[in-house]
Amino acid sequence: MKIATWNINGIKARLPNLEKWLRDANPDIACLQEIKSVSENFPSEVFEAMGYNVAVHGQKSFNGVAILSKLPFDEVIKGLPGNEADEQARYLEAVISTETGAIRVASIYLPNGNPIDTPKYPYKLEWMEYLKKHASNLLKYEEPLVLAGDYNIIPTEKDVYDASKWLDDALYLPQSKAAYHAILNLGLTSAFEATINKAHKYTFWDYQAGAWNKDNGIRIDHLLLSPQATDKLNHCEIDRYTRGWEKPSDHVPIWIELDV
DNA sequence: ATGACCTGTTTAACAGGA
Repeated sequence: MKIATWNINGIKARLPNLEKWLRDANPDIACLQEIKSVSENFPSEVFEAMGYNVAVHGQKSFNGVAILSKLPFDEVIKGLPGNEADEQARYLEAVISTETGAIRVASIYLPNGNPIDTPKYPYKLEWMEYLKKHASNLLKYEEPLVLAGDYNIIPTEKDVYDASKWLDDALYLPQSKAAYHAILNLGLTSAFEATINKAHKYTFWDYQAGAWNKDNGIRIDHLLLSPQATDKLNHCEIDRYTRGWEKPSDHVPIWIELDV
């Protein structure tokens, strides 16, 4: 089973690229972030025609997450449990039955947190605290679990072209990295680190300043796996080529293959 | 090079992103 995550930066602007990539990559499950659309305007029928079931948690203008799945949803949860007061659409979770049992998948758009001297940074850290609590609860099920999405966290200095430029950034501050590693330390495994684990493999390149041409990227999109999912992990890959397409998202897909 | 973008929205400048 192939499970992918991609911050598409606007469903309306990205629909042709998304359709092309779905046909090329053919994931069983695709977690999407930054759809920037209300749920009612998400073009579910396009994906249904391609054989996907569609779950959407959108809002006007900003944020918004979705999950496409070839297998039907047993359950869909909109919003991060425990953080019901959050008005931003950043979390969607689904349970999907496979031939070998259920798998739980979340599409996560973690807050950016910049600028760090505004309420946006404490909002990010608070959101991560809620995610940690929820992840801790989910791990108790001892089932295959994939927490996939745009974490807006650069985990280490190897995951950025020039760490010195990011020292005061919400994506790379010690507190941000510590909050991310605290979630991992609950017992989750980063699929990238368990497989590719190389320096300077990026998932985002800014639209500005020729970042793509200079390979000035950062690795901020992650798939975190429970032990039961990690046991079935056999491959991880970044679809870097989509960044070179016309009208690209600033993020590219990253995906895993599980033996289920 | 100090420069350099993209998306959505009350369609004209903003807000927000990373």
